[in-house]
Formats: sequence, C-alpha cells, structure tokens
Amino acid sequence: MTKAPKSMKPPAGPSADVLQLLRDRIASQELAPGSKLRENDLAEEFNVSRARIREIFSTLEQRGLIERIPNRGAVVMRLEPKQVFEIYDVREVLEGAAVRRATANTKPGSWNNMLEKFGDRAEEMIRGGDLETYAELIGTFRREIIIHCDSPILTSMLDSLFERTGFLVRRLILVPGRALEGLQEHRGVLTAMNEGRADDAEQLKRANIRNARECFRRYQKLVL
Amino acid sequence: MTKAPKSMKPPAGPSADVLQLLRDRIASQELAPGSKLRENDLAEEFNVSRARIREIFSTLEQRGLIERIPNRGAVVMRLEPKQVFEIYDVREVLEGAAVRRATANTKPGSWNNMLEKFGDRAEEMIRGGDLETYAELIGTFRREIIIHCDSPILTSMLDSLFERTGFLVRRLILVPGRALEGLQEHRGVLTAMNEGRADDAEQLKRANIRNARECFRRYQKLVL
DNA sequence: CTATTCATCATTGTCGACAAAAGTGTTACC
DNA sequence: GGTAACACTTTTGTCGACAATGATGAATAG
Repeated sequence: MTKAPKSMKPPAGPSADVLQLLRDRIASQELAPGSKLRENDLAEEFNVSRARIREIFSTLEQRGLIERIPNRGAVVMRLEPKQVFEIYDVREVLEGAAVRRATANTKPGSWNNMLEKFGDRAEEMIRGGDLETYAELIGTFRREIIIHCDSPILTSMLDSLFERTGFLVRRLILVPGRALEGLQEHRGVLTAMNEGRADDAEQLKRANIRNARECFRRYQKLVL
Repeated sequence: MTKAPKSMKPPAGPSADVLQLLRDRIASQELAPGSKLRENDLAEEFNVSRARIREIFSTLEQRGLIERIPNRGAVVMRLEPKQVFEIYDVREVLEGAAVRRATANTKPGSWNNMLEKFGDRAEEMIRGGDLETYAELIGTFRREIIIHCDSPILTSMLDSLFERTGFLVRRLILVPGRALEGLQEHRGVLTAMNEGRADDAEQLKRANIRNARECFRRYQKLVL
C-alpha cells in the first residue's frame, strides 16, 4: 500500500485536540445521546477558555453531533430512525463514490493484502465469536478507502456521518448472520477494487450499504 | 406541487441571519475569494458581539468557506481546480441521490409544471440570450429537488457544496452550446422524474453533472 | 386540589480589557 | 547591499464580570 496523501488540515489553534476528543467521545457514545454538555465544565476539564469551548460547540453543532439550547446548555444528539435511514441513503452514495475513487487511484493488485485479511481468517473470527476484532478489521478497511479516495471534502462528509452512526456498524455485526453476509459483500467489493473495476466496486459497495440498511430496518428496535 | 416538508432547524440565537448573510455573500462572491474578514469589523457592521462572530467563523470554516489564520484574521477560501473536480464528484452522487429521493417522494405527474418551464420557453430564453433568467430557472429546479428529497442531512451537504461552487453554475452557462445541452439533460431528468422512474432520474442527473464537470475541465482557465 | 404568579437558579450571551502571536517596517552592523 | 535585531502594528485568544434568558420550584389565591 503506497504512502497516503495528506488529509484535510485540522482547525487552527492549540486546542484542536479538544474538538477531536469530543468528536470521538460522542461517536463512541462515551458521551451518550441525550447527555448534557456545559461550557464551564468542559472548559475546566480541558483547561481551555470558555470561549474556545463555545467555538467547538459551534463546530459540533454544525456536524450534527450536538444541539445547543440557548441559555440551557448543549445536548448530545439522539438519532431517530428517520435520520438513520437518511444517513444510510447518503452513506450509500458517498461510500460508493469513495470506493470508486480509491479504486481509480490505486493500481490493480493494491488491495491484495486487505483482501487476504477478509479471507478465511476473518471467517474464523466471526464463527469463533471474535466480533470485536472483525469490527476493527472493517474500520481498517474503511480508513484505507478514505485515505485512497484522496478527497478532503468526501473525507469530511464521511467522517461526519460516521461520528453519528458508527456505533451502529458495531451493533449490526451482532445480528445473527449479518457478519458473515457482510463479509461476503466486503470480499466482493475488494475483489472488484483489486481488479481495478471501479464501477463494479461502487455498485457492490452501494449494495453493501443497502443491505446494512435493510438489516437495520428489521432490527431497529433492538439496535437503537 | 404539494406543500414542502420542514427543512433543518437554523442555528440557535438571534443572529442566525448574520451567518446566513455571510454564507450568501461568500456564495455570490460579493465577498470575493481571498478577501480578508476581521472579527471587529463584522461585529460592528452587524451590531453583534465579537464572540458571536467568532462562533460564526467556526461554522463558516467548518463549511469550507473560510480559512482562519491565528492572530491574523480569516480569508475567504479560493477554489482550486483539484477541489472543483472533487466537488463535482461529490455533487454527482449527492444530487443523484436527491433526485432519486425527490422522485420517490412525489407522485408521477408532479413535475409537469417544472417540465413545462424547461420546454420551448426555456429554449427561447437561451437562444435569445436571456441566460440570467435561465440560470434562475435552474436554481428553482434545484430548490424543488432539495425540498422534495426531504432530507435535512442531504440538504445541508448540498447547500454546503453549492455555497462553494454555485457561481460556477452561472458561469458555465456562458460556455457556447453548454446551456442548450444542459437544457436537454434537465428535460431528460424531469421526464424520468415525472414518470416516477427514480433510478433513471438518478442516472440522468449524474450524467448531467459529469457533463458539467467535463465542460469545466475544458474551460477551467476561463471560468475560474 | 389546581392554576397562577413570583422568585430563584443554572447556564449561556455579551462586554471590555488585556495577553498573545506573528507579520511588517526600521535601524544598526558587517 | 544584505542580514539580523528590535520595535511596532494588527488581529485574534483569553479572562473575568455582569447581563440575559428561560426553566423550575415555591407560595398564594380560588
């Protein structure tokens, strides 16, 4: 795998890490949906100015992660089913585009290593119940696609969506049969990518997201 | 055309208009790429607190419209050719998805009125040189699609892209032959939408964007 | 018991001042 | 003439205090 292009420049200032920390905490649901965020508390916790926290709140709100209530504080956004379906639609086309670009930006054969990782060993992982490691493998694949699509704009959008729904990816793996089914789909995507078939890879990725969406629809009461 | 669903809630606070004003000014290039933005000047101009401007700057930066330089001020972003191509790729898939959703969300026959507007009269507009009105017609069509796709997330993303490249839409209309070609494409999209063929509509819209992208590639030195 | 009014509280929104950072221009030295 | 050092300037970044807002709880009246 060749060296990756540089990603989008982070926001200016010494407290960029605070923004990223909060994004991560929200994405991982360490900061659970519905939980309250207070400027003063966070300013103290991170030892930055309250003004800085306010700007970070603006960014988080713009990314759909929090809702600010005037004079009352901010709340981590809950995800409604309607939103999840919307996000799946958008993910379908954006991740399809990312896969197409990543395929076009890499030479055939570049995805051999990743394809191998999704081979027999991944199947053993799933059958053996090590879903945590399998989820991490999917994350690795996702990050490679993003790196190779070489598009800061696409990256920002995908990251923004992932921060809001990434937990679902992990949860849906639990659904009986979904992990093995998903594995086949990822293999299909990777095979097409590895052979330089960009359009096929896009269509297969789109189908993968549609199937995930269908899985969500069937089990939404249990996963959300 | 039935009554449109509600769009995404605007940011909290009494100065939401300032954010929208600045977004509009940047999109229209009234605030030209490269121009400097100073917190104090804007706070005075709009009679809001400097703190508020700082938050607005955060949002504008997040939307890719400005770059903030620590201790030096903010600058309206210039658009590089590489970015334009990226944005075309993303627009292709997002606008395709918007058209598909708008088609699925409306009954066949709902786009008759819009299709009529793109009929003989639009062709006369173009041949008569009234490209301004034609550009506005395209804008109207675009807004209708966005309304009917009924997706705040998609809307926000499309708006964000449009704010950065909307001026190109107007400029490319000037390219000899492009307006008439585009008219045919819009008619194709509208016909498919009007007949409820959502997949076809998506593919035709995607082709429309690809053709615009190709036009940009050919004339980029003149339009950027 | 219920509804209304008023006070309190929690948190943000703003203000004005000063600190911090970095670019620019001037001066001195080689 | 070129370079380095220093002072100045511009603008943001932060600080602490107070204003503003709206929810909540307590008291009062019917």
